[in-house]
Amino acid sequence: MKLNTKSRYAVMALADMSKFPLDSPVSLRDISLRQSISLLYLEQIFLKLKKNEIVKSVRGSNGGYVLRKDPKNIKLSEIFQAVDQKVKTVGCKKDSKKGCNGKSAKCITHELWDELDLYINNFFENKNLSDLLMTKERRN
Amino acid sequence: MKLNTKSRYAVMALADMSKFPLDSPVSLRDISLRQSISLLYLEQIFLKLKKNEIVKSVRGSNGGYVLRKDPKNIKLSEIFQAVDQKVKTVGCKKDSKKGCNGKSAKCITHELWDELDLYINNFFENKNLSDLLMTKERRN
DNA sequence: TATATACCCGACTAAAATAGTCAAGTATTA
DNA sequence: TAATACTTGACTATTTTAGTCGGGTATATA
Ligand code: FES
Ligand code: FES
Repeated sequence: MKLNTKSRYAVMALADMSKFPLDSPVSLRDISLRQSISLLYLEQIFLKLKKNEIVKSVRGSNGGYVLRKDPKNIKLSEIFQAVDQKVKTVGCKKDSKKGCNGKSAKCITHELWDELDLYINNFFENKNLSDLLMTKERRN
Repeated sequence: MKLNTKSRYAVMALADMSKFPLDSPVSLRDISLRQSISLLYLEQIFLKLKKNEIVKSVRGSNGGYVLRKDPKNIKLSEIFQAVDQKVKTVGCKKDSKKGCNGKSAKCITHELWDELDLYINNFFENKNLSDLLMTKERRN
């Protein structure tokens, strides 16, 4: 049950962006420095965030990325989906007739994992970027 | 966000056992056949379940494994712990002063993942083996 | 008591996933 | 025109996963 770094960094980077004026572009170089994330890796991540319309890019000098929505309207579930972090705790196909072990029927635990997936997705559905900032501010 | 097969099979196998009289030993061979799980792999898994006192073993002919408790008193969290499936979505140490990125402080998202871990653990704390059987029976 | 059954245990390995890096761009602004 | 910063696909080392293998030991029953 681990999160991959891609989704972790995606949330981290977007949370970082949220702390700055939302209309002026933030460069990946700055995020990289502030959050200690490889610039080259960030580029890869932001390409996906851009394709999924979470950010838009501003090229050229003084360019960077800009959030397309207010942080409180960006749910973590969107971010995860954008970077292909699926909450799918088992590999068996939803519609396939075959179960996880190659047998014909769904296995004895199938419903349990379905329920778990829903449960976890629910967490990400109910969290947005600004939630993140608030908990941080409360402490500082 | 995937579950490893070890924990998945562990739950599967124990659920299988729960369907039979709780005092007579169930052999891994039978579980292997019924649930289509490699026997050799099951042995590895049950060694851990035994060490963690979830099952006890009965050696020799007609031997097998026996649940040490009533299925409704075996929480999924115990099973997961036994097979080292930790719900620890990020790698940063709880007590360490260093954050996930090698910096000195906890990162901007640390609290979020802590909360997620608690949330998921809660699911496993509140599910036991007999819950699993019931949902299955309702359908058949 | 022989034999089959079934647990015991450490070591090993192929394959897949992860976490990046690299090279070679293009667009924009100062 | 120089510098900044996004764009894109391919490549790779490392780690993790999902098992297998070999050689045991204990017990029941024929
Ligand atoms: S059939 Fe879906 S988890 Fe086993
Ligand atoms: S410091 Fe713990 S997740 Fe980053």
